[in-house]
Amino acid sequence: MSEALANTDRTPPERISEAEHAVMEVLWAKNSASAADVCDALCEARDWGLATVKTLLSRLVVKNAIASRPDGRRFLYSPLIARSDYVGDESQRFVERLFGGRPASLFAHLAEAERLTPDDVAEIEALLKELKS
Amino acid sequence: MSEALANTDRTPPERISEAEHAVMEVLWAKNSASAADVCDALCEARDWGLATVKTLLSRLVVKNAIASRPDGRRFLYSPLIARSDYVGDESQRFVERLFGGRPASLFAHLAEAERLTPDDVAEIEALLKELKS
DNA sequence: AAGAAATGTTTACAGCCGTAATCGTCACGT
DNA sequence: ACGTGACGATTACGGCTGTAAACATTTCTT
Repeated sequence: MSEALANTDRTPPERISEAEHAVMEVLWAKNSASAADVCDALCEARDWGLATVKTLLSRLVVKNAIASRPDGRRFLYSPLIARSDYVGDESQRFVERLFGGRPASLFAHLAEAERLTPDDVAEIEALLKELKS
Repeated sequence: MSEALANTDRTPPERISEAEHAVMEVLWAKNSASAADVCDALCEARDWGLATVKTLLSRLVVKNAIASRPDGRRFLYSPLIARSDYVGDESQRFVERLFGGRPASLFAHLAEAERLTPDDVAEIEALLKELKS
């Protein structure tokens, strides 16, 4: 699902900042939302004004990360890039930068720093088992 | 090892940028280096001039991430923060931001995106086994 | 001794980021 | 019909980043 028709005009996807990412999460969750909706979801927690949300939304539009379509007097915004793509790219960069591109090193670090709960360990074990099937 | 005497003056450690991080990696590797040394290690690959390295070094000094001590006519720079601390903090932030703080989710993603080589899998398995002993 | 080379320090400057305020417009209530 | 409010668009502005150039000083070289 969700291939064809996407990605015309493809300028290399510009980087999404931290604050912008918070907005993206809301859009990914709701699939489509107005500025006010996004503000409802974030303004309290991040201590933002509606104006800030609007700025971030327009920047995301310029960056071609979301689309805006008119709905009556306001606009509805929806993601143009899939969350899994975004997360994948970021993970890639992250592992690249800090662990020489070796996921195992990341794992080693987490283990050593005791950031893995027994639940995490169990879950990862399960994933590994599944991978080998 | 390496407690006491460190961390006087503790202003909350300012954030290190991407370019600065590259410099840190060199210092972590060499433990102590001059601007020219750092440039030797990076300027070609990143297409930087020596001036750029100097700027980054002074910013790192200001940020209290490295110390500079005179050595004849030049200065030698050395890390004030441990790589493992840095990596730990960054990992924390990253997993927090993109995976709701659940490392297992990160693995799930890497696995699903087929970013885990068989070697990675083997290595992680070995680490897991060790963890459980 | 004088010019060249090496070094740290200061200044620069455009672009991105966080965080808005202001402006122009259009719909809605009264 | 008019004021009020909701909305998007435009403008703002200081801080951080990437990427240096210019400057001052000291030391080698010839």
